[in-house]
Amino acid sequence: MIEPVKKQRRGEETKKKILAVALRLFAEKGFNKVTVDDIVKKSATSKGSFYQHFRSKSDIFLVRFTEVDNYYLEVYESFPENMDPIEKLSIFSQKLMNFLEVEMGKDLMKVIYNAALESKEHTYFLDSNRSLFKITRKLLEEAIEEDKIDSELSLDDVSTMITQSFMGSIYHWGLQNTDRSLESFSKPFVKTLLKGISKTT
Amino acid sequence: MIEPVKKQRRGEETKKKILAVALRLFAEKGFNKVTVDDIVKKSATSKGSFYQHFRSKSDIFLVRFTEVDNYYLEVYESFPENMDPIEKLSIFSQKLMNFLEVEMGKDLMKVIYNAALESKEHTYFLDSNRSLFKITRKLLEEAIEEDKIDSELSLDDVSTMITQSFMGSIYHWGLQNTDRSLESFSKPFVKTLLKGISKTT
DNA sequence: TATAGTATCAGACTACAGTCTAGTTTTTTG
DNA sequence: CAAAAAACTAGACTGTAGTCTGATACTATA
Repeated sequence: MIEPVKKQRRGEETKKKILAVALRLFAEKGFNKVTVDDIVKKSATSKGSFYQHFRSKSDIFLVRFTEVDNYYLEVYESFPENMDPIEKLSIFSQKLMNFLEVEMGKDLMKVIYNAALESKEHTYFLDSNRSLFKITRKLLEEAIEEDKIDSELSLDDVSTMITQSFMGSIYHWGLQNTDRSLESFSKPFVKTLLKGISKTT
Repeated sequence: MIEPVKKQRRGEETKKKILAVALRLFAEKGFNKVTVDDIVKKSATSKGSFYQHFRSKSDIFLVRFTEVDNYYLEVYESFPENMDPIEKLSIFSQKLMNFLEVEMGKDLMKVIYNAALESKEHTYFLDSNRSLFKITRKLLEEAIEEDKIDSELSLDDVSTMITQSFMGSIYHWGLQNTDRSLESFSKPFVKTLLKGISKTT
């Protein structure tokens, strides 16, 4: 055989086809208005293929959520060395929330928050939370090193609080039927929390 | 007719019967393991009756959640006049979280959080949140009156933050597969938030 | 190239929430 | 009290996510 690269499996093509059609349909009609049957019909595949490549209907939607991880890191690495870690945290949160709102959208976020609560196992959400967790911990470690954090609080405590404040803002925003932005929910919240965390001088 | 009271409608009996059986089954096997068919079979009623009296499967489960409202008020009214409103808030949160964990349980809370995110309309959750909202606002108004709150923050801001911190703690706890208590999630969080909210003297 | 093993695929089938319709019982009204 | 209206009930039916089974295509190996 001349071609050295293993011939791509049929499956990869099918998977891509399903994904493309599904994402288009979700964008057009919204997650709940699209059925798996629609997807396999429009992509000329079958249920068998669908569930060969994806664990569930929401799983396929969650694929988009993998982009978040990259974004986390990107933001993290963009900070100048000497920036105040508390400020880094604050900016990090705002960029994050903005990204989730603008790039992901409320519909996706709601599906993700639902799926995470329902599934016993792995979801991209929990994975990426782990990555988010790592970054906030790093930033917090810096802050502790510079003695900026109330010494009554452990790293775990603080890091958990940050996570919770993100979840709280997002969940609350997801409940809302208005156009009020996610950032407007999270900004004062995170700011106040960071103030509470900081060493009182 | 001698009896002055209107004869109770058949329906009331059926409703009670369904409710009793359903709650028992939920307690025995957990919400997701019980089907509506199970419930109507065990209660010797029918789908028609079930949906005549309840809007959905989760709706029936949510009935239990109405107790929360009473508890909110009870706690609120139990505070002595002259207590520091910030302390009231702190105690209120802890009692609330404890109640949700012990009396409602994680399973119910997860269903509620899911249902709220999915439904476009009314749920007991949103209703009772409104009531929770009122109480936290009252407590915050007291605090503002006594000039205990950072004057940069509006009543709305602060009240929203409190709500979000509850939601964040509960959601995060719901995600957890460990036995870690809800109170252990919310306590440091609320404490820190209240510190951030308070006027720095 | 024949054979065995594995990945992929089609679509019938299952499980279950929720809807619909037709019939029954109870209440109201004239 | 009879007729009409309303409340209630049974269970067949629908919609849809997800499972299962048995083909089919591809790959590796001899």
